Amino acid sequence: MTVKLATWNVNSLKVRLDQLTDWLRRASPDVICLQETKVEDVNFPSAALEAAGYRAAFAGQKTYNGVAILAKEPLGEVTAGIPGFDDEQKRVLAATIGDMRVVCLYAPNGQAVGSDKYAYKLRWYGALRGWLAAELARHERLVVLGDLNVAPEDRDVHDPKAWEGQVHVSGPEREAFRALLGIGLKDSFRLFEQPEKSFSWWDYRMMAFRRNAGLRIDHILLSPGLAARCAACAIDKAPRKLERPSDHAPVLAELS
DNA sequence: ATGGCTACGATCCGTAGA
Repeated sequence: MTVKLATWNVNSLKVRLDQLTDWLRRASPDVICLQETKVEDVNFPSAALEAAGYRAAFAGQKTYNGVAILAKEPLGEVTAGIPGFDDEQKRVLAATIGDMRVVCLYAPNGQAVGSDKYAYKLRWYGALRGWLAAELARHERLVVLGDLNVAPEDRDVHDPKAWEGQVHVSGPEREAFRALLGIGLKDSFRLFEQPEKSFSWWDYRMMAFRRNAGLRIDHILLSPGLAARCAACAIDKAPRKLERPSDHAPVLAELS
């Protein structure tokens, strides 16, 4: 019995709802984490997603941020935010689905190295690491999915020289990402041979997608027990080719 | 060339994303 896990920054759930339900029908993930839903909870499209076969937990706000977890099975123990880390921004949502603990993340962008938003990004990562270490101790089967807004290595960057030291690839950001691996999480994408120049985000401008000028910043991290069961991980570029796409592509992992 | 797209909520531009 296989379990399919996915993450997709949809950049407005309202705009992408039809693309999402089409993709759910085609890819049929058991669990999918969404970021940048940009919708208040009162306006969350529960009925349309239920018609597509998915239950949902969500934590949203107007205009910015917003996360949701969709699953074919019931979601329990839903919690929003990082305990002890005061934050108005809706970036973190967790739920128990079957025997798995699922954490959906939308990491801060960071804007520019040295900015207030960059400092907030690193503070957020510090709190995240402490919380996830505790979650790992509590849950043998833990999966962390989301837009982490860090390209962990140079091979995750289309032009490492041009991006050197920039936000998303700077040393402190990469250390923050590596710290998540340091507590025992595995980057499912790197458990397998992958095509060269695999990315999950491409700028809307400058024909970046056509030039494959992208970054790999959307990730699926697995606890050791789940990593041992991981049979595949891939980025699905198909939705990025549609009219009016999200700038991110979905990432999909399969557990045996 | 410091722009270039896109979404949003405000108006007919500013903010933010990455």
